[in-house]
Amino acid sequence: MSAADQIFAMLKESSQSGAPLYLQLRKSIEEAVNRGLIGPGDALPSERDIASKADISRVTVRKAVQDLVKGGILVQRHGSGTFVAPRMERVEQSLSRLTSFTEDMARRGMSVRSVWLDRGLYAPSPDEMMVLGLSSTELVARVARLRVANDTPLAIERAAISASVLPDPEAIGSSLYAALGMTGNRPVRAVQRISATNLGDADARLLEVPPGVAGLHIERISYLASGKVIEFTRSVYRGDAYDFVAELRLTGPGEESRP
Amino acid sequence: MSAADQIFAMLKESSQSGAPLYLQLRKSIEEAVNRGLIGPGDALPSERDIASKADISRVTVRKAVQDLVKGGILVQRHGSGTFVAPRMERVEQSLSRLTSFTEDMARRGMSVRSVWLDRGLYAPSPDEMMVLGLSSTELVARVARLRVANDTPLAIERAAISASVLPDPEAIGSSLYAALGMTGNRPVRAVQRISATNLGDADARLLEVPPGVAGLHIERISYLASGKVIEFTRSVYRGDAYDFVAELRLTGPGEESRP
DNA sequence: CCGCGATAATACCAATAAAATACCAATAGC
DNA sequence: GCTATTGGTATTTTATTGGTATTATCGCGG
Repeated sequence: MSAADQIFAMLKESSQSGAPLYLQLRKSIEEAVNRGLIGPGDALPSERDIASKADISRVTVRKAVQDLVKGGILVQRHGSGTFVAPRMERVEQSLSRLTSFTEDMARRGMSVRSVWLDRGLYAPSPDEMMVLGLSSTELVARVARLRVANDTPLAIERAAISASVLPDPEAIGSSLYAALGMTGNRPVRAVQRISATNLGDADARLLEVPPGVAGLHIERISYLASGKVIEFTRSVYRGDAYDFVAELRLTGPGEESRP
Repeated sequence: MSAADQIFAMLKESSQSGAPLYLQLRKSIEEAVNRGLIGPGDALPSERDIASKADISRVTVRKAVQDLVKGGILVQRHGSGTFVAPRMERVEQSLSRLTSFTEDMARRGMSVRSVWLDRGLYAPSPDEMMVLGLSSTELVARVARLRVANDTPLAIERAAISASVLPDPEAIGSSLYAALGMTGNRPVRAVQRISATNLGDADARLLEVPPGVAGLHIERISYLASGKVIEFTRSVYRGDAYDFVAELRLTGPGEESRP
């Protein structure tokens, strides 16, 4: 059943309510978008299609669609069609600029230092093999450090890099990215996932909070220009002490060539 | 049976679907590559061959092929032919398409719906007065809803809007932003803060998890083009069920170290 | 009663995309 | 080099899409 059909089904269901036709239709479309039956970038059936299938005049359809265009949830292109507008959530991803830890701390006038927890070569875990594309005979370099601001521990950062790229973890200075860049392996893109977890005993002790307290769990995968995965980092932040700030911006209709 | 013939077979099968010819053809070629019928480095039949065998114009064939070239799946060499791109180039393509939460849910066939928890006018809290710039004699419209995916509660969303902008919260359809936009108060920018908290009793009960479990706490302030604050939303997501995904672009050499 | 707005229908205009035709330019093979 | 074959491009036609002006109808209040 196509998304378009679902709209019509919804329309018929909500029918005979006495309300103006264009309001019924507007609500049906609105819900279809809201439930994700038709996602951002997807095309609506043409005004004429909707009109004939719903057996109402095209101008009435148009009135409903126009309202939603004014409301910003639909976008129309003359000669082309009507499309679902990009959502806030969608724009978040592409345009968000997460302020970095050090930037943020510096702005607050806090001193930042790191304490090494671990630097060495290990046999890779299944996770690491998957993400970094390693075989079980290769080694992985693990780098773990505790981030401390104003003598308060704020985060634990654990990075995994293929040993072929970083054969000597001990040689890293203060910046992992500088070390990678010097061997010509500078990441140009990264994908981050943020979730929340209750801190385990070990991590809680390091961050000097009681076990079970909420923490931000962040996984980041960095890519080279070639598309190869270069680094895999898992960090845990104290939820009470750190805020991630993101600025979002809404833009015009995006280019979606592929359904 | 040659690889080329398989494409044509696939094309005929998928025919009469009403979709534009070049889309049908593009899909057929894409599938042939994905199934490995034609591997990296292999040559496609010439545009003219495809055109005559499929009995469509060469320009239409070209349109389909061009799209795949832009997508990095095919490579063309003038005077030589069209070839399937080496795999490395294609990895990035698939990875650069991040799926948002709602998109993800929709793709997995999950239904996303909302349950209203509250819609009404109230005397503003100190927080709300500060952020929205209200005086103590003005009212604030509060809109709260529970977001549910596949009968699993995922988030609680509480929005506060000045009553002068949204005098009748009951009249909101399924989308708050559409309601705001239709009155000419469409937000164009937003700032978000993400942190982690342990869920309180009330929120935990709504989200159907034990109290004290970690949750993502997101505060968002939306601005009009004029710079005026239009909306203030506080949301709590189940930490175990929601991932906030962000793509970062790392630019310029010698960037500062990141969190 | 009349006027006015909201609702809805009809008919026509304008922009765009889809597809076809004809011709140009680079490459491979001899 | 020449030539057949390949991709590259410009131009045009047609169908489909949204955009708009005009008119008819209903309901309600002056």
